[in-house]
Amino acid sequence: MANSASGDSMVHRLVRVIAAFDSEHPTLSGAELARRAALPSSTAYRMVDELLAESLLDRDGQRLRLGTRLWELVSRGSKVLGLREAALPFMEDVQAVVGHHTTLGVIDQQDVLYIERIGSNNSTINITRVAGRLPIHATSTGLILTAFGPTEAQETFLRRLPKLTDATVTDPDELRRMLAEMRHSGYCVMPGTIVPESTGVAVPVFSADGTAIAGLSVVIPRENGPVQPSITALRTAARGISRALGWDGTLRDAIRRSL
Amino acid sequence: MANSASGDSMVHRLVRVIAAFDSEHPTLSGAELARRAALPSSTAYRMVDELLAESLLDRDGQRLRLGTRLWELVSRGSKVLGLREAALPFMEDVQAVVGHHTTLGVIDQQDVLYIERIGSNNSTINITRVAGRLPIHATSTGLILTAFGPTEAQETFLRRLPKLTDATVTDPDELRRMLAEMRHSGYCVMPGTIVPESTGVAVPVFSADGTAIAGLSVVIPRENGPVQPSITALRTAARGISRALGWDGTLRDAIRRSL
DNA sequence: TCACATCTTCCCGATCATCGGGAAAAGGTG
DNA sequence: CACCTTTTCCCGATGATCGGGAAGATGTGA
Repeated sequence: MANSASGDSMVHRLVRVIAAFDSEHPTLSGAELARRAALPSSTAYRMVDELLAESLLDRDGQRLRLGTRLWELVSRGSKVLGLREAALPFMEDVQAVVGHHTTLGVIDQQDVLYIERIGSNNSTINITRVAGRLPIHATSTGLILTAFGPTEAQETFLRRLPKLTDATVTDPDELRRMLAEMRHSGYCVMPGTIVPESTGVAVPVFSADGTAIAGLSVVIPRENGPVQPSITALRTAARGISRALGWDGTLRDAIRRSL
Repeated sequence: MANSASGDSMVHRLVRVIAAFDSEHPTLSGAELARRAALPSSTAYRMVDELLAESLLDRDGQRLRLGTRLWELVSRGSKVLGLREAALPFMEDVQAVVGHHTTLGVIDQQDVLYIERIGSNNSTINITRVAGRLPIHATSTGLILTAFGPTEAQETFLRRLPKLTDATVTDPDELRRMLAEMRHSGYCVMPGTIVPESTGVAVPVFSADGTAIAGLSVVIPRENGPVQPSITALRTAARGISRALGWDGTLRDAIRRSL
């Protein structure tokens, strides 16, 4: 009986516990946690004890919160931290010049996961949040990373696309052409599929081994005139980040990789 | 036999696996992971499969790395992300005015854990790193947070101090006086115990409920003249961060809390 | 103050997922 | 081709984990 019904391994249970905490629920009581993680309360309380013992959870009176030590362990080992640190100064440059939201995102599964964002004050509406996700096809970051990504990922993307109802362009051939165009120009301009009034502009960032590891993007108001200045600022910054990551290739090299 | 010798729970094993990855070892092979986590290889490989299934680990050919999804889950639920986001713009202000390393740190266990740092270019030597730790007694951030922390934490700190060989001040009474002084003045100036040539200056940041949740600090060269400008910049920024976090109290309120 | 609801801790026997030795397959190297 | 390391797979034994349930703690409203 130990494992009531479905194939939930210990690890999966743990993920449910961790995922029970989010920005809307930064702290939980034991009972709340049990409910949100769909665990029998006695199991939940036992797990909480184990997690507290390892400092993966912190207890604050009766409330529980994700342990700072967990953040530390994960940050130390994840590539995200290094990427963020390399990118931040250059993102500030972009933000200063363009004056709108500047974001850094990576591909994870079938989404773009945003790992950094700056310039939240008076910019246009922007729904991206750090540690937030958006579908690949809905973002300029997702498209530019697809364009510069491995061929098989491109094909997978094109195959999945027709099923997506809200995609602006659904014709695979048309998209193939667009991706080729992005590889050639080195950027992606995408009039707001998410928020109609804003346009996303993205360029690729390359890691030391030449793979397109992240997308750097700005979100500007649609009626903001030419996008060229944004593109220039982004390309300059992206080159700087790539260099900081140890890349010394050319755009031509990168294109060759993704064909 | 299932659990060979010591009391290593599943959770503890998991921590070892996660901790096996760090900035020096961002990717590991299965065998490397088994060694670093001190696990029998067959156990390690089985765990890797489980973790891959939950995307807590990503596989890149034969190499393994901490999954981006893990970073996402942890970031979403941890208080660190919110703190960082609230603080970053103000930290940039400090960095712009003072022109040296600006760091944000919190207390975890018996250390200061740094959660953000900016200004790495031409500043003085600074050994702090994001997701890095330093002992409380060795940092201005640690001391100011102790001064504004709960009384019992202060006493624990004072009791533990005599054992520390490298502490500049070891007399508990002297330190008690220093902490009181910090509460009164609202800042901590600490001539480099870590790097002799640099001085740390730190002020507290308060969260919505009035607790000193983080320390904001700059590291400046010792012969840099008066520290007053740094203090002023830090206090201004710290108030801004605290306000962004929802705090509307006064320093006097904060002092009352820690007595 | 008491009754009632909810949260938290603790106990315990049954069960089954986990453990790890070991063998064999797959790679890599000289 | 021989040798070594890495990776995958199998399998029986075992004890850690499971969760129901009871009892204690806490809170709430009348």
